[in-house]
Amino acid sequence: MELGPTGKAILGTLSFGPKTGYEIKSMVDRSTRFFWAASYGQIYPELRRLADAGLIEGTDAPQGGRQRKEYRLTGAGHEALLRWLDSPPETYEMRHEGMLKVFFAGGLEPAGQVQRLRDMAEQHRRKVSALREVEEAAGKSPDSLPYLVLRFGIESNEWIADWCEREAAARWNRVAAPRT
Amino acid sequence: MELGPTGKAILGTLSFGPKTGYEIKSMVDRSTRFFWAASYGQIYPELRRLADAGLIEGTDAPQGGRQRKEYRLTGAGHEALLRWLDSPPETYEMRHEGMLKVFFAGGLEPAGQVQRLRDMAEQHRRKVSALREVEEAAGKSPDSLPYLVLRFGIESNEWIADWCEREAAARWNRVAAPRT
DNA sequence: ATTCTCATGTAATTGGTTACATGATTGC
DNA sequence: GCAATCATGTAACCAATTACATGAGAAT
Repeated sequence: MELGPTGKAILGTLSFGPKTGYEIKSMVDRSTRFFWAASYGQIYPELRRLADAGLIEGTDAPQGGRQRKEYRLTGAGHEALLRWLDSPPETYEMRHEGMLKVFFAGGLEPAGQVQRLRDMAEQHRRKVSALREVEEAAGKSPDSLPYLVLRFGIESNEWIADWCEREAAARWNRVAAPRT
Repeated sequence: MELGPTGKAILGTLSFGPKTGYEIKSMVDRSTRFFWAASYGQIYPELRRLADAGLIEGTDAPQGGRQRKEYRLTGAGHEALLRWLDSPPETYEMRHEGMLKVFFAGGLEPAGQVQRLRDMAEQHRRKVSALREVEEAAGKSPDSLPYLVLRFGIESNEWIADWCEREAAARWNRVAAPRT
């Protein structure tokens, strides 16, 4: 069976233990979201498909009168996860509107061009803050891979923000300042 | 009129001069593709929509018996582009399967975990090579924004590759080597 | 002759978000 | 009593890729 994008995230998340669709969503939001998102509209239908394919198993586990279905990996699901993990990656895509604006910003005045770079810097700084909050809430665990990935998020966004600020300053000096 | 993702790329590309759908595609592939892609299946229908909305204008410009339609910005299109350019960015998304694998790689042996990091490094090194080829073909033009963005692609992918190699080495020393 | 590049377009499918509908439990 | 959180799910819509169908001109 071919694993779709959201299926990969679900199997991976369930490898940390049984979860409901709701819990999967909130775990994804707190961890992989900045490079691999998933919405309810993808998660619930995909849970059903994975269950039909025998990779996960759902059991009713209501709390009080509250409907609740917990899913866990089956043997086949665990194998599928390992097969996927143990192969080189394929997908790497980006949609970065800030960069696109910089690319086409030649029609703006120098101040506007520089502003687009600063916007980008700010956007990435905000991302750093958000990830740092996750870090504080979850605590630092130097050997864990999820923590490694979190650090990647923090450090890469920091690098990008620094880069944008550096280039904004350089551009301001070269292009705008000499005219004024 | 709300500008869709591909519409933004089209208007921007046309701001460098009139182009056919085919030319737009190949320009995007050589420039914004690494952070903003577009396929024929998006471009041609979008060209029609933009023309219907009066933002671009298409004129038949066949070469010999070869069908060919050249589009250029209208006044309204130019304004729409500036309006979009002159506002802070929204979209910033990633789909990074390599990172996702690292995140869930705890079930692999240490050698496998490290290998996933090295895979990522290699993937980003390849991206650097591809972008460097673009750089050589196009030449360096220090003041141009498209060139600035290209440098961003090269330098950021280099940073990521370095990061992955550094972390792969660190992890190998801490986790794997002590055991052997 | 054959392949490559230029050129336009559509159809099928996949992937994804957003908004909606519904309802129970918990904490203030 | 009310808001927040837990919980499941669907429908409408939007975005995008892939593959296909077609054909001319240029280069080898």
